[in-house]
Amino acid sequence: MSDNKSVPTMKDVAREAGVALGTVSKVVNGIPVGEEYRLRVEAAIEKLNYRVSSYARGLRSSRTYTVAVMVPNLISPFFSKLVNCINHELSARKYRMLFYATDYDPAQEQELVHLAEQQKVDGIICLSYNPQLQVSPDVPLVSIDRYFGAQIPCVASDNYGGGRLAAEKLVENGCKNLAFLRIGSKLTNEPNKRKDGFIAGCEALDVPCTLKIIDDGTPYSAFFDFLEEHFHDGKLDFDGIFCVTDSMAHIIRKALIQRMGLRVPEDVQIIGFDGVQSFGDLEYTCSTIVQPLEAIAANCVELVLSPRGENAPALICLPVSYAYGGTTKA
Amino acid sequence: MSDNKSVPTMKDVAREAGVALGTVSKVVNGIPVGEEYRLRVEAAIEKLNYRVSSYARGLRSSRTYTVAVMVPNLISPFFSKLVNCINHELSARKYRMLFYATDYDPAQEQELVHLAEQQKVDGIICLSYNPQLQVSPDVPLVSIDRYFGAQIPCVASDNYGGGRLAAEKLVENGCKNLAFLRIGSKLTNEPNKRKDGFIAGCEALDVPCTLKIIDDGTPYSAFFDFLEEHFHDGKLDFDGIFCVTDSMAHIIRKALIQRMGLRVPEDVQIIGFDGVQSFGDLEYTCSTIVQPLEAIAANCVELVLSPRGENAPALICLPVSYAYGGTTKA
DNA sequence: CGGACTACGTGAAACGTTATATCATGAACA
DNA sequence: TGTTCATGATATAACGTTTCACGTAGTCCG
Repeated sequence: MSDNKSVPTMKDVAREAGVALGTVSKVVNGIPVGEEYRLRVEAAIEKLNYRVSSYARGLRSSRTYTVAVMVPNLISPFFSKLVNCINHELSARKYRMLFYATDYDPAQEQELVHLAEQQKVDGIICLSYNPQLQVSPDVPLVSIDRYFGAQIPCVASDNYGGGRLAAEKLVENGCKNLAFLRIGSKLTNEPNKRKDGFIAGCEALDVPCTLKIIDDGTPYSAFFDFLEEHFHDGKLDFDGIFCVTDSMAHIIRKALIQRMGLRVPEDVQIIGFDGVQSFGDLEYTCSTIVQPLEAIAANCVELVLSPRGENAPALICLPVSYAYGGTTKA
Repeated sequence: MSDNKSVPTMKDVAREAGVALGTVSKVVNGIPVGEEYRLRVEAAIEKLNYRVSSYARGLRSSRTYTVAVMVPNLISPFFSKLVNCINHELSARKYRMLFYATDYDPAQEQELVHLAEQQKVDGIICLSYNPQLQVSPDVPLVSIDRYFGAQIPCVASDNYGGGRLAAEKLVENGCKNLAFLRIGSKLTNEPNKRKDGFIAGCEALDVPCTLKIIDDGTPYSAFFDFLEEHFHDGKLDFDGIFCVTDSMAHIIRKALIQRMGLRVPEDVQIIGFDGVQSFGDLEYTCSTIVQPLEAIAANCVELVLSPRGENAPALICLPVSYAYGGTTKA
């Protein structure tokens, strides 16, 4: 084989197969073509080891087989596992993934969305912290965890149901006095509903519930102060705590043990949210409400690649589940 | 502004600025051009909100401002943080990142490398588990943790020094009898040197050292069996264990505590490798030898983007450090 | 048997860049 | 003042696809 060191083009394939350029294009794109022609072209492609140039294709047509994925970072295990799932789903469909980290910066995120739009990606999957994201109607965009309105599909876990489930599990395990701890942006996004669900669960079960919600940027000591206010004579007012995040659950657990000498789960039970596992998915770091990452990823990809304006639901809400992780009695 | 709903092209900018197409191209690419012209073009770009089409550019020229990054997955925190750092470094240089997960599959990895090569990325950064990776000389490739020979630059931590440091730290903390545990592929890659460094450290300090090395795919119970063989009358033969990975350190720690009732670090001290932190970098999961992820990322990007055939060293070895994480006495 | 229709492969145009050859302008020198 | 150069903008030809109007051959039916 005379490897002429240059990457073969469609023209080379056409010459090799003795057919016209357009015919090769059709074969490559799965457009029906005469059996005999198809075989000749396929043989030539094989022989020359031809691969379609995504740049030429992207320039000429509107299909680039590329999807942009934007999350704040890959440090948080929730984000990185989510991106891992999305990547899996995309590559199964022969799509490429252009990755962007936004670092929670709304401006940069907006910039990246505009960039991706003008770069003609086939779609954008975005976990956004920008409340008023400007998007072009030309490029399909799917949002995770933030609902922008009917024109932008949003995929999220059943945060409300998850909050409720947390309350139910704590009460099932014998808790009589619950607390909810949350730190986060003031933005209203889907995860906020965890609180509402938790409150609803507490009310339905007739269990008292105290909330402590602090803004992003506030130091964690605000939580420790809160807990110490409710700590008298070696006893905490609460016997069950729902933390908005596994990461927070871990911090709170540590504080309760180290600062107040409490035992977890004997004295206080804790439930987190996300379903983050450590060490290559070997174990849960705390009892938690698990988000269905594979399902979220699959829905995002499905939505972003299917033509817009369909009868697609604007908000897809996926079921969560409870997982024992040692910080509850069961 | 008459937003004609179509993305503006260089031609539009040229018309708007009253200059020729080539002039716009020069301005965009920073090629010197008359002051007056440059200002007119820049104004037009601003006004039309023009962005260069990476597809057209990629088709025409050899620069695509895109780098492919390949690691096995984004589940392991070591990989995801590494990719996070690489992404940071790339976006600081206005490069885009095409991400591929190889799932430890040599065939898929080879396929992806070929794909990336033919897709004309400007470079490939690859953490490979394929011992005989075929690479084209046309596309710069930088390997992490695996040395393929002088023609492919390799970036890695100082694994040998890290192994040695682990031995020193354990002995410093009073250990008299050490063990080394490793699970991994039979492939020879840089991380293998952790063992050699550890052995060298033990010899230099005149401390006995036992090795237990099992192949990838072997169940962890092989380690538990090994440890129990060395467990007599409630005492373990070793008072210091070096695990090849933080993840393994965590598993071993748990086994020692739960299966043998030993205390860590009072009875046995453990050191891992990688410097993996949990919960958004809040804490180390064990005492560990920390790999300099930012430096690794910076070197990879630097190498992959700088023209080949330079007097670039074939193997870059970056200094590691020790971090206390609770499984040693200090 | 012939006209019209169908089916399908062909070849050229176009996508938005970059690179190169060309051309106009003005400066410098004899 | 005429010739030569240097400077730098302009125009144009690729890059490798997809798309579409076109042409050719085969089919069907009256």
